[in-house]
Amino acid sequence: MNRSPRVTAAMVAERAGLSVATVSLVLNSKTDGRVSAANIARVQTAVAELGYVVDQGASALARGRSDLVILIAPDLSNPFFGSVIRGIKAELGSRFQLVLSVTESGVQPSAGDLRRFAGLRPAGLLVDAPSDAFLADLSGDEPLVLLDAPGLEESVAAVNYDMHQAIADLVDHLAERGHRTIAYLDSTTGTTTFHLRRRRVLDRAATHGMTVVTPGAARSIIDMQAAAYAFRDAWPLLESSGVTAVVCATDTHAYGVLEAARTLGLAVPHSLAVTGFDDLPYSRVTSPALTTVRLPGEPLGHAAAKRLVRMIDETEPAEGQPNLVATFVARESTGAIG
Amino acid sequence: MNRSPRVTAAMVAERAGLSVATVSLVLNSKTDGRVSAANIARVQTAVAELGYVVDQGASALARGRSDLVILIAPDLSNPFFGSVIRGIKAELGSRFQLVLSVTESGVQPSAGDLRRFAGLRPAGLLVDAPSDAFLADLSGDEPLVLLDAPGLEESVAAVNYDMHQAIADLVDHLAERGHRTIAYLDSTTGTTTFHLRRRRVLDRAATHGMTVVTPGAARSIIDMQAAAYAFRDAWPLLESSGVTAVVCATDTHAYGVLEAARTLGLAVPHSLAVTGFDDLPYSRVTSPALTTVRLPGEPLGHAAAKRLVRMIDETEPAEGQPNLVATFVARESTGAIG
DNA sequence: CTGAAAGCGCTTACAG
DNA sequence: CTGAAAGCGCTTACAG
Repeated sequence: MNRSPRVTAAMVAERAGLSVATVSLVLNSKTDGRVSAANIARVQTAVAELGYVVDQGASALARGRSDLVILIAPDLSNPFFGSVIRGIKAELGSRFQLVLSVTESGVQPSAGDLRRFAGLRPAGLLVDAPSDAFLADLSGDEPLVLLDAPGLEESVAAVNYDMHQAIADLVDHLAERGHRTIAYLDSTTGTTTFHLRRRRVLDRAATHGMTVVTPGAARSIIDMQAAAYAFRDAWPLLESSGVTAVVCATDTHAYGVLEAARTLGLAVPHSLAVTGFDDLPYSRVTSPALTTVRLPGEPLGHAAAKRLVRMIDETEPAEGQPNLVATFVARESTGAIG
Repeated sequence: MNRSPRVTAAMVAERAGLSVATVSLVLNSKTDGRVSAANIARVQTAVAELGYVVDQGASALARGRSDLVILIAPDLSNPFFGSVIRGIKAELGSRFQLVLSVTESGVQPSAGDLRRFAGLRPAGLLVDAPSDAFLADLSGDEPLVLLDAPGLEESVAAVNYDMHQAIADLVDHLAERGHRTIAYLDSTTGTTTFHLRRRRVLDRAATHGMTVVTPGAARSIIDMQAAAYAFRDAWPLLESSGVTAVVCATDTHAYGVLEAARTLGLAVPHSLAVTGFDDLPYSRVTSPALTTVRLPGEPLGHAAAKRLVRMIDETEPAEGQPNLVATFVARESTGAIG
């Protein structure tokens, strides 16, 4: 609007003919039996007229905590987070301000980033798919909820997916279609959720007597291009091992495989079946449409935020809620009808 | 780590046997000719030993500004922003902390969100593809740079794309392939960049004597599902008008059209050609691969952040840099060789 | 119901 | 080169 001096609570107070204490009370809705209706209105008018905005830094300083909730995720521009964030925001409402920490795809924030966030005195932290190392860095004492961090539920509050059945369905589906030797394209994020996905696929494949090839080269960050390169480089080995299907740690990895397969002249699904995890919207329009495990993002965000708010309010009950259920989705990339 | 009382600069000072003033100087690298080498080391040791983190709120309060740079975009989970953000971070370095404002896909932040951000006393604001209404709400006096906001360069610093040639190429490409009647699927974001895209397409089509059908129904937010519905609903009208190609405002819209076309039993590109804008990585693996206009994200982020930092430092030269060039990319969705 | 005042943890002239 | 002190703009007991 203008370069006029910043408007402060003192200016609002003066205009309303009241004290800054009263202004603060009104702005924080702590007026019950403490501020008269007439004065509440007076403050509100002055606030509107002056376009007053409370200084978050000063507020956090006085209060000891800001109203920031920080979401840390290794892959924020993954559209999966669109839904997660929607769930979080719906739950957080206007009481907290959601802010995202940004890192390269598939890279965990550095300890330096974390210090900085700690300096913001956040009301709470939401961390998606953390690695063990990352969690060790996370030394703050603010309320913390992990998303999709299986295996860490004992030490930290977490909201996870139950992927047991979905992964069994996925592997069974491949077995039924005659695949005897499959590859697993892993994510390099070092995240427990990826350890679990891989573990479960291997275990289920074993029950069918299938061979799972997992060469060191067959892994990448969560990025199409990187996954495409990783797959292309690993393909000679995979091919000579007799691999006829690739299970990928995420849909994004699978897209990379689809692209590489095209380059290599491999027909999907006839020469190679491909599957992912996530069920991003794009998976319905890839060539061919992608068989995957659907991880519902919005409920995850919802549940995590709800749990976090409870912790902030210290009304957290003893146990958390049950895991969210992942589901298997068969499409053309494994020869299913699209 | 522990629930011990927060460590403050005073504690660091005590441990180092120095004053808080000196501690502050060291932490802000303002030691030149002001702090002895020995004392710098002393402070650094104490900081490390105590795990001290400066309180951003207090710092911002004392300084009048935080070191937060806020990126506001209507569609953050669009993978396009992965690259934009990479460019921004590279340019911002460790001096500023990048933070993202989150909104629903295609929805501009509310005035309320903005007030809250203003309360954070950001060092600067980066706003992607704003609507006019949104800009009017943006009343703060902090340095501001717009990304992809054609037509607003006169009043506000902006970094834009030059899409002139790319759009001409796109329309010419359709004309060469015999399309005489095409549809335009717009975004409802109310953003100047979308006005421009549409305008340019219409103008170029006119030079070929092509008809462009733009029914009110043929628009949606930047979301596959929403675009699919919008297209499906508009199709009867488009079909009866003789439309053989759809130009979409974004790749995401185009994916929705691909999905709807599949549902409607329309073969792409034989019965319907489809194009987008962005050239997201997914566009290489859609069915069929998508003809589009490539908007390079990383350079955009780079240029915008660079400009913002100059403004913050008040070293901004009179003129901005030239626009970034968008390029046309022909693929199978318009019958080009993929 | 209301306000004066202390205190949150920094940064920055300022005096030495 | 160093430190004491003012001040940033809030919130919250506390006294009335």
